[in-house]
Amino acid sequence: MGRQPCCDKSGVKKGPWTAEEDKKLINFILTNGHCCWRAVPKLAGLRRCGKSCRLRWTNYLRPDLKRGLLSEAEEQLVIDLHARLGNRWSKIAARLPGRTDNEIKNHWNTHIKKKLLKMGIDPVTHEPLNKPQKTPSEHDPEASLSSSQADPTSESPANTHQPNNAHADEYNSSSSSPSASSAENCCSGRDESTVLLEYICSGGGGDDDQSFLMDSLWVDESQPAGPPTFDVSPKENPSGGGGGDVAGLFPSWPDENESFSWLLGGQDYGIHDFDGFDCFGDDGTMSILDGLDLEMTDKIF
DNA sequence: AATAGCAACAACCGCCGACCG
DNA sequence: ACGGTCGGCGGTTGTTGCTAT
Repeated sequence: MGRQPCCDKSGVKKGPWTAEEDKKLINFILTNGHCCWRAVPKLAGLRRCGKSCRLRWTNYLRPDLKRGLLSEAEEQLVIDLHARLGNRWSKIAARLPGRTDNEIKNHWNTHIKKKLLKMGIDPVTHEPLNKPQKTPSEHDPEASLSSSQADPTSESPANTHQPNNAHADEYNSSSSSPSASSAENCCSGRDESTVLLEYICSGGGGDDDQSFLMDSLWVDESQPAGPPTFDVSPKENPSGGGGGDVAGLFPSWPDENESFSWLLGGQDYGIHDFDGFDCFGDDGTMSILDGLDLEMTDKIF
């Protein structure tokens, strides 16, 4: 009856991922790519649902993820985007390099929502709370979005700092996806988003800076604003026995010390899981992982 | 020191749309 | 045109860690 379950529930493990499982998934995807997620757990030797593997990869294991709390600027951007898009977390996430929809959604629910309420702003409508209540349909972010699309000049609190209405169409037609992968996108995306990200992280604040930030995100849709991407398509196994240069599969970070910090990336293993590997700088990034290969990842985990 | 309550976040679930045969 | 499969999305729940009592 109805839909076929995404996987055979029997014998499928649920709950938090272990370091061992992560290792298997990373190794598998880096060496084989993910032809189809349903097949991944079987081929990778995981007792997990394919969907669960995809989620784990896209939300936590992807090398291009940025971890840690959202900066003020990022948070402001999320608020602004939410005012336009509503709960379209994936669309919002596409505008924040290295952030996932799940992460932003969680941050919204736990931090930003409260912050806005505290400021007397309705997190749904983005209007002052003391305003007369509107009907549910008027609260519909979808409706507000489409109305602003239909009439880019329409004034609403949500649009008060829209940087340039001329970008609305680009914005709406944006198809940039964190998972889109091509070598070209990888590099260009990296350059654009990194400059922006570095700006954000450098603490660029103030209204002018904020508008700069927004402008930066709106312009030049031909250069996807999404996170740096990487090619996880199946690679020929160079040696037939592993040991390929996995680092080559990753975006080319300018600072190689930075390259594998994602492995730390806020994972729950705890620092104790890395006992014996005195390879972290003061900033918590790994420093001895040059030329990381699969054998090395075995050691890491 | 114990524990209850809360906050934060990771993960799951079900639905939907795109795609393909 | 239709049905099946798959990936993606958003909402919700479960778990863990922290803080207050």
